[in-house]
Amino acid sequence: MAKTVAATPAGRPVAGKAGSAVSTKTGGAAKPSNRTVRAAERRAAIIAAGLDEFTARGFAATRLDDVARRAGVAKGTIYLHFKDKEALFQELVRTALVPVIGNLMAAPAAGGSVRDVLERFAGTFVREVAETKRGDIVRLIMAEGARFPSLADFYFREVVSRGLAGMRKLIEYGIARGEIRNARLADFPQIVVAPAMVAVMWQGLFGRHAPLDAMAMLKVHLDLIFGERSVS
Amino acid sequence: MAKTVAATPAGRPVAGKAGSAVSTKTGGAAKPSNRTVRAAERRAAIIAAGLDEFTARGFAATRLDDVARRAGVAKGTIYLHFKDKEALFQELVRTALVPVIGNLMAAPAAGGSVRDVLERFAGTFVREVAETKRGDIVRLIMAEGARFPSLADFYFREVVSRGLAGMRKLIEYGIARGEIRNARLADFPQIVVAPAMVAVMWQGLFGRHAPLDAMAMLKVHLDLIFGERSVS
Amino acid sequence: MAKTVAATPAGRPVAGKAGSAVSTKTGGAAKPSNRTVRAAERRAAIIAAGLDEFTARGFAATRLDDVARRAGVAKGTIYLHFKDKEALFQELVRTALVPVIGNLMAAPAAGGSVRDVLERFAGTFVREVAETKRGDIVRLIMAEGARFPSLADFYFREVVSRGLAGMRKLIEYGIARGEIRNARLADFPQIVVAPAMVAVMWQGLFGRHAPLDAMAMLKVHLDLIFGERSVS
Amino acid sequence: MAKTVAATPAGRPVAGKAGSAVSTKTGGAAKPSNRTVRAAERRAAIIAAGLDEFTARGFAATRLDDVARRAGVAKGTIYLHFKDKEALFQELVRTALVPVIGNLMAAPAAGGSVRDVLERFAGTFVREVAETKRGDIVRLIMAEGARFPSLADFYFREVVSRGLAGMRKLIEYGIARGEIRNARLADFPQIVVAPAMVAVMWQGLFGRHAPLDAMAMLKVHLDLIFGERSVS
DNA sequence: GATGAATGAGAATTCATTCAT
DNA sequence: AATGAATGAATTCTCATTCAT
Repeated sequence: MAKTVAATPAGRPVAGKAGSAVSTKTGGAAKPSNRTVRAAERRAAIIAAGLDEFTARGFAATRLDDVARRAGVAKGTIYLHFKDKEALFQELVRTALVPVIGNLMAAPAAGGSVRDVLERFAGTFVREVAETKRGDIVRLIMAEGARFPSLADFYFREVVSRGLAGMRKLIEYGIARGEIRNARLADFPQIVVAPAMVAVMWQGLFGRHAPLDAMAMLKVHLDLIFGERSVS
Repeated sequence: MAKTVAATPAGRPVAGKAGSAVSTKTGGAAKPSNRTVRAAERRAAIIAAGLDEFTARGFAATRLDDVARRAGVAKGTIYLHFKDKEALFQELVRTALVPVIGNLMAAPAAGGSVRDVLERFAGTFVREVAETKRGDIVRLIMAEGARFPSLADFYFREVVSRGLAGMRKLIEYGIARGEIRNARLADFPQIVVAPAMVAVMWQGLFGRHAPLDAMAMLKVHLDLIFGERSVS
Repeated sequence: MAKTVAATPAGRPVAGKAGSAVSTKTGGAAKPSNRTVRAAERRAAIIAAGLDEFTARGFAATRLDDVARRAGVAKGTIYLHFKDKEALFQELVRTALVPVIGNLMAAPAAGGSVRDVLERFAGTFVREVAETKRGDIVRLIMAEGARFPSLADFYFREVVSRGLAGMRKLIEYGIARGEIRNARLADFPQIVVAPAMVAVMWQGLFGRHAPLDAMAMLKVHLDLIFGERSVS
Repeated sequence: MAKTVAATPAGRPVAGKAGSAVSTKTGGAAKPSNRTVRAAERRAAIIAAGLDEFTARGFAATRLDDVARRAGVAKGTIYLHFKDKEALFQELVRTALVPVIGNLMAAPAAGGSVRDVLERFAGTFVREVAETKRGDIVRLIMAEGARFPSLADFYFREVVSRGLAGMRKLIEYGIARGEIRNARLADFPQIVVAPAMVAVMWQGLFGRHAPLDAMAMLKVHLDLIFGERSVS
């Protein structure tokens, strides 16, 4: 699974507290006070730290003490930003989901054949989700969703149902274009996504011992749907 | 204060399900003593109760107090049978996995076309796993596997790798018979299983609000693999 | 920390509960198992310790840690007997009130003139309440009653209204006998009790610096009600 | 006692700062600067808010956060005026006590018979103390006095001993005039005050469920002391 | 073997107090 | 002077584990 350490994924402030342009009373345009900025940074640091901890240990086993330490803030500070552990957890997952949603919506934009779209989509997914920390979020939802119905609902509403709806449209278009033969596939867009989901779970559970070439798998799966490509 | 009850309401059967008289160490042909039988029953009751609790709440959030109450034994009794909470959890999952493995191995036994085998397999899976408590076990492993590497390993070794190996053979046989066109499918037997896995997760997370006709989905998926059936 | 010590304040009978003849599996006569007895003792110790702490610091400022230490039990043990701090507090006060009620009911039993009855009552009150720990309970209720309506209600129901009803009867009897001239006194039995209450509060607040001869005061008050005695 | 007033002394915007140029320390007969006035207002607001909160919840359970909110100032501002929570509490009670003392001293001033003086006094007490927020202060001292010896001392010195001294003089005067027969009453002026104290406690504890006609009670009590009036 | 009372380390949460802005 | 975000000590409550009966 890797954990990826604590690290600062691309300029994340984490325990920042330090530098960030100090400018005390710059006149001019809208200026969130330094304090406001700091507070926002702290909040972000808490969320980032929480994400690491929650994905690593699950909700119940995560200690806010550890989250605070990792975020570089005092325990009490967490409660300045979040009502309690559960509120932190839920806001965290929702926040973390936004980029996933963004990605999902962006990918199909480009034109070309449906197969091309899906292949590009698979590539993006493998690169940006399955092999990164974002995959942890998906796994986290899988793991805790049953215990947090409101979270599962949110995930369903914002990610799953939208994603499947988009996928269905794509499938219908593929059927109309004659790319996809089996018309019933439109009833179960889950089928198209299933191997991707399995890839995510696989990386989390068995990746260490039995790495999986997710991209290759997804291509074979697309061959199943569209028929084999003449040139691989 | 009173505390509720605790007491053992007359041999509560609980989730009985386990093989009752297992006789732990009786040598020879001697029938198990009363004591031994009792002990085995208790152990089984604890395992059954634990399964319910762990699948409902996850490892960390499960209280041994609740497990004991549900099993109709005293809290201390659990420690007579299991070293600690984690040992209970791991043995539990392993025990619960055995019938799943059994089922998996049994299904393909029967002959016929590969498609028939897989269809029968899908039916069994939906009926016996996805829609029953056994699905909870799979979800439990998905949820806690990352926190219990040895469990994930066990699951991989006993279920996943064996299952996939069997599936691969089946695929190869299907390819040899000409039922399956795409030869590369044998490299990724996960693809065949993926929709079934997704179905299990779906039931656990969204089943309540958005039920999924798992069997129908699996059939469409088989159509993808084998080509559509003339008669639906 | 002040206050007395820990130890079992002189064979206090405390929270019965024990006796109740449960007999676990003993044939013959009822004999609470050692364990049951121990548990009851512990419960009693917690109540006694809690009483000391709560009267010394008030509800909010009392630490359960201190109660546990004083009772000679572990923190967790308190929660074996009481749901939470508030439950302990309320049960405690109720338990502590029982002997007060007992005393109140017992005193008037003896015959003689109403004045004699009241004088005896005053003596008992001063000796057994005002100058002992029982006075602390009354003060505790005065102090916390506003924050614990259910407690004030209980106190009103069990002590105040009963006590005043008894007092009223006594007054009416005194009026009938011609001992008491002012018939309206029966409308406000509180008047008879007021100096006793003041004495209790006085001891708690100013007793250290300005001791009050409560008995002498109560006698003067009785003179007011009954007319001065020829012989003091 | 819920939120009630909230005080918010109009000038909520706070930010003061504005009148920057206003000389800070103009010598001579200069009227208090804006700043000084503001500060005094703030201090008063904090005291008023604190009084509400402390009487409603007691010392330990009162949160300075709530006091600040109710006073319309920031939490830190409290520390500009008071060393800490306890200092606020003590100054608060002392401040609140002043009018009570004033009243007490003023009432007996008017002439007439001692009975008239006391009756007028009773009226004032019931109207101005027992039935108003001032009664809360008395109750607060009863409740917290044991935990704040210096407060109890202050209360004793400033209110109780003075009040009782005045009462004693009045009693002696009544004895000299022949209005009061029992000469020993002068030894225990507490007796005269006792029902008034009981009335205050009663309102706080049982007033809601069992209202007490305090004035009527006090009159009956005066009848006890002075003999019944021919005309009621 | 069974029991369940007792333990105490551990975790969440609160809130008086401080201090940079 | 005023603010309010940040702190962290203190407190309540939980629960895995032990052990005398």
